[in-house]
Amino acid sequence: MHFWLMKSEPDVFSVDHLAARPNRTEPWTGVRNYQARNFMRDEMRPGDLAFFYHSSCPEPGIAGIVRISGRAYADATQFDSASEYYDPKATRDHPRWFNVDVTLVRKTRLFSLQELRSRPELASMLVLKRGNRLSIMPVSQREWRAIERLL
DNA sequence: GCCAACGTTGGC
DNA sequence: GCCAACGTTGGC
Repeated sequence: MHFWLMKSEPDVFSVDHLAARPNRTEPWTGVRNYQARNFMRDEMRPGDLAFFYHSSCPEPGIAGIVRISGRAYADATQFDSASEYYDPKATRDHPRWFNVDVTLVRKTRLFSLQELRSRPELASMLVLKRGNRLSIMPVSQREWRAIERLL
């Protein structure tokens, strides 16, 4: 069992969008960074939990908890020439990008980036690292529990 | 809108 | 394989 943090711009896809989906489940498509892809493809397992993090918005921070509901599979948007995530170098035989499905466990209060920074016990979090641009990153069990206690 | 950070691309 | 140029992320 591993813990994660997954970023999404709420203008594009928010925790409320996820709450409105059938079965509160959605494929996490559009990741186009190899390190983030590798986390999904190689390390995420059904049952893992992740914080749903709102980024590039007035109040960045954790807005919900999701469960990884299936193993990674080829991201369909890479094959769709009409999609902004289209990748002409990807083929059905050799897909380049993968996604998992995520299911909303619950919305949380907004646990802001500012508050994350203010907690000494959370100082180790990757999301707080200067220059970090990963959209998917691991969270330690210790960090996870510390945040859950404060939600 | 700015800009630091850093991943990707492509010429060589 | 190097590395400069370029593009993107994301907080502010």
